[in-house]
Amino acid sequence: MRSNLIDWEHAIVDLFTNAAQSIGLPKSFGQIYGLLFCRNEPLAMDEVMSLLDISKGSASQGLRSLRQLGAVSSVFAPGERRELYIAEIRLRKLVSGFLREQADPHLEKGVARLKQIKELLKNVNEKDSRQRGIRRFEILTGWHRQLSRLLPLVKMIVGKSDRLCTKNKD
Amino acid sequence: MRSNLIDWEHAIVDLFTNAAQSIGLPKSFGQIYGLLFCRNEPLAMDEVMSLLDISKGSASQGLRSLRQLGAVSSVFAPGERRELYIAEIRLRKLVSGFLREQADPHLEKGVARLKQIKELLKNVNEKDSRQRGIRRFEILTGWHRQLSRLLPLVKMIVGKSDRLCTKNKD
DNA sequence: CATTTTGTTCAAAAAAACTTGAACATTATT
DNA sequence: AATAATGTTCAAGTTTTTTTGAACAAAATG
Repeated sequence: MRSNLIDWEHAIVDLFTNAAQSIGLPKSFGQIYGLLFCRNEPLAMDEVMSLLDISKGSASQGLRSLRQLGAVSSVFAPGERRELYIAEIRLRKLVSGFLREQADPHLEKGVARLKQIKELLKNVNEKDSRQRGIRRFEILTGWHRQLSRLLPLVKMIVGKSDRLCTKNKD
Repeated sequence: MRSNLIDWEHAIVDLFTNAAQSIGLPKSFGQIYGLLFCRNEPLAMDEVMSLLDISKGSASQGLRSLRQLGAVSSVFAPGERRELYIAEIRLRKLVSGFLREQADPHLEKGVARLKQIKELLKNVNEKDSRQRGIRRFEILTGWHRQLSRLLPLVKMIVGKSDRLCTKNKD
């Protein structure tokens, strides 16, 4: 497999490829983010395609989703028609974007599911089953509350020392 | 699809099926945990199999992994040759087990990867590339430190009010 | 010790997720 | 307006992951 990247860049792209997969994102997302992370200059989509040897479709969808996640943003360049992309390197932004797009929706859906379970329990006449169901419902409700509180806290904690580590103005 | 479960149990199994998939675990793990979560009495493997209509292989591997994660434990019952399983319902245990098995190993691997990148950077002579690489290495190191601090904190935070929500002795 | 019960393993089948590339849309350039 | 440059979409192909079930091991029972 011929590579268009320097050794250390390749190692970093690899690192992000793995990281992406371990948090449930496609491999190509990690590659793209990793490449942009390595570079000082913004890259256009076709540069991403050829540097990583990935298809147009992957590059397009990857860049879009990464932008959606707040992991990548596009920048303007005078006299340049193509969109140019750079990686977001503030960990806080990455984490909060990820949580916003991946975790928050699940908590939302959780509310609906709990409501549905509550409804189903109304139609249960058998005493034992009913009591058991209500108990489970209470547990799930408690978990939901705890997790709802946890997420904002995580966002804050990661943010706290962010500027010390990345030396970026905000 | 005929079901062996009551409506509300089915809804809860569904909920865990989704939850499992959203954290990158197989669907069957969610089903199994969900079923045990619903029941007061411990269940044997063949009961899990027939109640959920899943194969022997899935049941066996699912129960093993769930035990590994600390999400399920086996209990003794007098005059019973089979192993019987129950669900762990303390959120703290679930979260910390998950982090221990899934997140911690990645942080470990991260150390190795960073070391490798550092090595690669030693062989870079071109000044610009070298400087750029070093900068990226520093950022990654910072992230790694922050994430390493975050995980134990999450475990603590979730644990704090656990007993209030589940009313379980510890 | 043969038999039954219980549980594991793993190769092959099935399902799910990801990637590709050609067709299409859109906007700039000549 | 025709052509070229840029980007999106999505059906089909590829890869990866999960599930299945039959063969195998281990331990209890008669």
